[in-house]
Amino acid sequence: MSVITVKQALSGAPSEGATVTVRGWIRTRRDSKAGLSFLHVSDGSCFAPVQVVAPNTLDGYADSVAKLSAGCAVECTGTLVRSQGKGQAFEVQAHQVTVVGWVEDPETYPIQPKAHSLEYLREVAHLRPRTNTFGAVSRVRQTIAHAIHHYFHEHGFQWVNTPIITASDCEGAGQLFRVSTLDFASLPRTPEGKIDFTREFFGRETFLTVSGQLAVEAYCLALSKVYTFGPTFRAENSNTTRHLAEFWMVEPEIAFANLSDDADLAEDFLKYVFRAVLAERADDMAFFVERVDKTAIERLERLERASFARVEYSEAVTILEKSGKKFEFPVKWGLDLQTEHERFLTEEHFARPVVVMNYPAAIKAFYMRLNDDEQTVAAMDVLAPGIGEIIGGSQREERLDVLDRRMAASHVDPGAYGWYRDLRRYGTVPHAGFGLGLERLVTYVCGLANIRDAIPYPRTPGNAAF
RNA sequence: UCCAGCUUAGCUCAGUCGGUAGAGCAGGCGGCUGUUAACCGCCGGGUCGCAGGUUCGAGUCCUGCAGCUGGAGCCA
Repeated sequence: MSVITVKQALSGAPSEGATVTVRGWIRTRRDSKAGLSFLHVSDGSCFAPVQVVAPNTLDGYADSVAKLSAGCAVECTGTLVRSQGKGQAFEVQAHQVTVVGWVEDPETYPIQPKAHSLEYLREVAHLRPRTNTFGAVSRVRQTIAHAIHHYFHEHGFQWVNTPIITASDCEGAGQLFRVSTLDFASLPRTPEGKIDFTREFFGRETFLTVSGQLAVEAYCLALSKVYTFGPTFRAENSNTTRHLAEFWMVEPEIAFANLSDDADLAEDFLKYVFRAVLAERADDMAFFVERVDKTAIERLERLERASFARVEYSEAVTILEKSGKKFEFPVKWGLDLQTEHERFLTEEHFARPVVVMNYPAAIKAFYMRLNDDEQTVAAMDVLAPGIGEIIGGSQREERLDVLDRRMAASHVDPGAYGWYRDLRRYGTVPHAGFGLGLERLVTYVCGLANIRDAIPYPRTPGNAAF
């Protein structure tokens, strides 16, 4: 007897006629008067469940198999045989079915063999991985995460684990979550009556990171090709289909590189991930096409082939001005592109992913490299049809004098960034990188409408249940 | 945070002009069948989000609140 996965069973492994054990959770049970019950058992190893055929002559059939309902945990031992029915190549002819865990009250089990709304399933986040949709999303997410690590490993990048807790109070844009061990009921005070943060655990104010970029730049200027991949936190009061308060971000950083190299990396990297999903998760992607988004597969195939459009910010503004489209928000050089503008560019004008490059300096962060025109910085956004900004990146300002000017203009305290300035004092080189939200990528690949369905337990304003 | 919409059975929804509640699925029982989110019959299942108001009478109209969803801003 060998314990095998549902995936193995469906492919006939280890061999036809072998005695095998499969373990998993019941999706459906159908009884036949021929003296059989058909159990669909799922274990997450692939999209499809395996069919276990249980004859009513099994020991204890009436008290076990005959009472199984959706969600029950079972261990089934039997012979792996070619299926007599349609719909699967192999099935398990059971000798023994052991109920490992019953469903207490089948009538109120939240996951039924039917279409549930995604909104409802968010309310039962602990049970939604048992559905087709969330099983598929989980496997695609795993494939994407693995492909990300694999891509970087293959290309000589080192994964750098930058800290989750940070002391810098303005790592970039974004509201921060405070990390504190102080007793809120009686806060320590300084003689001036202010909160005495020296009494904090770390002896200073600390927060959850909004980006590992600044920290990873230091490793970039030693190891040449690096990336971070970890949780990131933004305390923004954003209530949209594409924002989370806690999400996973990938941030590669490359030395001796400019913005064009950065865009090349972003495009090559995304295409690699798309290829991996198409190759490894055909079953799950076919389900998304059927139930979630008809174009899920063809979109990935198209993106994997097409070259991304590249356009200067200034040129993008001209395109928008000449488009004849009526936009709700004004289009003018110096203003940031709005969602509607980005959608027009990527969905209508170019009809493929677009990299918009070299934005006005005034609307971008202090660490982005000032171009020779002194008006723009070497920043880029990768826009994708249907989801908008999927990647944001830039070449970093490697010249100390220019960085200091930019920090002053942005009212950033240079004293808090001594170590960051050091990188420009000791062997500085041009370098660049970008940030990619993992959940945005998962949302996009699966064709989901809401980012809250791309992460197991979504954290959004007012919601940290589970 | 701003704007809009939604909230009826375990789930998905219907509910007309204001007259005291319906279907499908799920569950239970029975029938039928190597079945494929099976099919057929019967049965149980409701504080119509909460609090007020109008009315002889409110699921339905009005006000407030809450939750959810969508759009916007911010961004990955």
